[in-house]
Amino acid sequence: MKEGLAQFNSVFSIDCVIFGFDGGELKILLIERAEEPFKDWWALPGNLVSEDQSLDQSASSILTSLTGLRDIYMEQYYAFGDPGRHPQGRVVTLAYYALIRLGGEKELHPVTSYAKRAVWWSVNDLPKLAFDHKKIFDKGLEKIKRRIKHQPIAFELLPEKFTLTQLQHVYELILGKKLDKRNFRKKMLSFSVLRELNEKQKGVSYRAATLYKFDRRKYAKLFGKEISF
Amino acid sequence: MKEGLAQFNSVFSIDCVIFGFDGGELKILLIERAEEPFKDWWALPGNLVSEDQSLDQSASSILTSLTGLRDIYMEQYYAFGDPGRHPQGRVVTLAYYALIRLGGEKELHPVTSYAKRAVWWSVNDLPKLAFDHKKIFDKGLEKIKRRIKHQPIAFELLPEKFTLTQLQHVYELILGKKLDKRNFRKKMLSFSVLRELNEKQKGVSYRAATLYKFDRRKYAKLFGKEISF
DNA sequence: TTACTTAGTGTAAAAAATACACACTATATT
DNA sequence: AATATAGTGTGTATTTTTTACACTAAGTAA
Repeated sequence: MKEGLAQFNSVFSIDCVIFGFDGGELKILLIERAEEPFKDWWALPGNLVSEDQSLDQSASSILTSLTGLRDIYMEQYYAFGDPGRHPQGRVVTLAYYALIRLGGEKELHPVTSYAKRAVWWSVNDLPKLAFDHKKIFDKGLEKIKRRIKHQPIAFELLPEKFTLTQLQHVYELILGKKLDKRNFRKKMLSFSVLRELNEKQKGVSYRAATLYKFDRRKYAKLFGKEISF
Repeated sequence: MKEGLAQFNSVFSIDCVIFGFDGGELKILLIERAEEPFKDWWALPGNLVSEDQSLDQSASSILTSLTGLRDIYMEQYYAFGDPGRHPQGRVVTLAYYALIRLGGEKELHPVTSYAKRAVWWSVNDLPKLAFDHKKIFDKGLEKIKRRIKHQPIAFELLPEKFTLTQLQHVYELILGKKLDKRNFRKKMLSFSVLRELNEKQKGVSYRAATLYKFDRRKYAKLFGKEISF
């Protein structure tokens, strides 16, 4: 990318806002750049798109190379292409967001050559970001705020089995406001996309809550009808 | 574009789904291709993105070159980049939709070299489209269906002054279903984004309806609060 | 056994969405 | 002048959805 920007008609990349939730805060995964431009700055993980990969594949492989995870929920949401957004020439970038469940204490593998390391940062306490990545992040957060109201994406941030209180926390974090417990449960259960398990939370020092699973099959049946979480 | 695809890292274009409304049907503007590939096929108007233009500017200039219109409502909505979507190599395209008011009997100027002519087609009766343009169109229609429910984009398809019935028609066309007249009016007026004019429709052979204007100022004040049309 | 912490539950009031029909008015036709 | 025609403009009752609100039950820790 560095050597020959000028010869390309256009340079096209993908950047990812990878959201993670560990039960406490909403986080995103940033890499520390090993190369100019913006050496030593924090940036969204990204890459140029190779000839033979689809856009979605390309985004997935960025994610896999950093986290080792596969089959992650990702969605493209906006293309950024102001001339001047990249100091070395015209680079159009397509932004994706991804949602993953943290807490598995996964090792991060920044195997990409341009990154020194990858670290989870709380979205409420981000460092200064390279390029226009702050703008890209802001738009991404805005998009998932909108999305979570109509699509069941909160589940992607939680483990397979979760409690209703955990689910509510995710909504509260993303929407940025408190919700009423009773009303939240009533509404959530009314969609019939949750399956109650015969199982309780473990390892808590208080009354254990019932675990639930998101039922993709039931959800698929609903699809088409617009849902408002 | 034809000569040297292979030498580019990636080729990046913009395609536009230009929606128009003439009081009757919802239409889109298609061009008949003058060149291979897909010579003589109908296609969405599009172009490669030049080095120094922003993406939005680039989309605007496609629209201006065809219609002569400026300051049109446009919005990017999705990037299509499957390897294989273009027979001559990897071309990533960013899709925009635009909404314009027809009826001014504007001449169409297909000044782009690759188009023989440009013609408005009813969305219910489209010809076979080149490349993956059918897919691009489908997604565009889906997007404005979603959008019209939450953002005041219907106005973009109507003249400055319009009747409530005309406005209702636009909603019915895009949403693909009949709406109740009294409920529609009640709801629409409740948003207080319309200004009633001291003016009546002209040239109709029946009772003339009151004309309204969309009040962008009032709308701007509402913004932030989510609206549901 | 007691203190502590979170789980889990129902109801009433307010707001929003829906279903529904007829008289009025401007024009065109005879 | 009378009449036909076509769309305008309006209100209410019912149902559904949303909101506001507080206490008891269950399990753990000391």
